[in-house]
Amino acid sequence: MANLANCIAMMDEGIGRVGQIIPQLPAREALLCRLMLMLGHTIERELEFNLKPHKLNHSEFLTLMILYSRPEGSSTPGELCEYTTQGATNMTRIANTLVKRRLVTRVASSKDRRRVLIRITPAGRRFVQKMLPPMFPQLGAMFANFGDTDRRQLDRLLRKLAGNLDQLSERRLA
Amino acid sequence: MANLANCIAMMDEGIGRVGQIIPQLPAREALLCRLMLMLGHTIERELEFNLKPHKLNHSEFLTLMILYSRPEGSSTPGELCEYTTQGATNMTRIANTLVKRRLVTRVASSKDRRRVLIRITPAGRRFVQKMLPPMFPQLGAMFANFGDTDRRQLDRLLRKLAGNLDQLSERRLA
DNA sequence: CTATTTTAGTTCACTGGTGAAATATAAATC
DNA sequence: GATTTATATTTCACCAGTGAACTAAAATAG
Repeated sequence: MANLANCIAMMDEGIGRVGQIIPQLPAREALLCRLMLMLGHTIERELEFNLKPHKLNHSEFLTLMILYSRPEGSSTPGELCEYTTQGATNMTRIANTLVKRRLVTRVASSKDRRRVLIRITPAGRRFVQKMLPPMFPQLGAMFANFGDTDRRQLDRLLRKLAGNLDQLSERRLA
Repeated sequence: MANLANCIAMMDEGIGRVGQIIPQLPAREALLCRLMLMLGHTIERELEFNLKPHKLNHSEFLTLMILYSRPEGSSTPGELCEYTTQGATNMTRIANTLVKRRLVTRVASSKDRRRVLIRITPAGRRFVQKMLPPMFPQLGAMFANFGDTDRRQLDRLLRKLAGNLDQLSERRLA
């Protein structure tokens, strides 16, 4: 039940009907926007499902992966907040739980003692290397029937959309 | 700070480096997947920002919109759960708050007394009609530089991806 | 230099969302 | 017709994420 196909069909109809009542509605845009939200939501669920056996949630995983991907293997809470789009409050908790599991360490920076350095441990690296590969097949399946052109197109369109969203938020702050 | 462009640049590099350490990584797919997650997250934030003045959150808004889009203006908690991909628990709370604001009513079904009928009120309809139009310009701006072909392509690719995700979750249940 | 402002991080209180158990009704089976 | 099974919703206890206030250290201005 409740597969995406059904949800999308229902949404198509729903937006159609709303457009009848409120003709100024930009129906095509609303549809694309809702599709993005719906798929984002679903992918997040799928990911969290894969993370559950490892007792990680999405933001903890993302934080750990950023550290793993760094040549130095370290970062600060502030920087991690930016790249994970998390609040500082939450990053404190994420760091707490990762530290408790010995996947990262947290030490005060000696140069700027306001700052804290979060660094992935060797155990953290091993953990990532072990948990990552089993997720590859699913990742592949997500885009199984996407040809090279499809992939390039989707990549291009998503980056274009990202540009527009950046403009939107800049305009909002100005 | 922390605009999407920077996040994406950082992600491109990060996935590149992880791919060097773990060559089996399907880098292109991982990138598309993360792009979807990132954009979904950003769009959700943008939406919630627009909803805040009306004291609604995303799931309350979505629930109300589904009711609004129905010819009968009504549904049941179970059905709303399916289409909003929310748990039943949360739908109870959503209904509670919408009822408290007199935007919907909640009455026991006479046919099947386990069921509950949730129906949008005239005030709820007026509320939607008033709050919706101010969001149209932003919605337009999101896809401002998307030509007709771009829109069609994005629509097609997202629906294709949805099909794959449905297969994935079906396979998981089987 | 010292006083003020800015920056980095944490703590606290709250909102939003979830899984497991409870409740109530309907449908199926014996 | 009684009993089991399935379905719909709610309640409860907990996890995840946020805004506001707080603490400490740098940077800057007077």
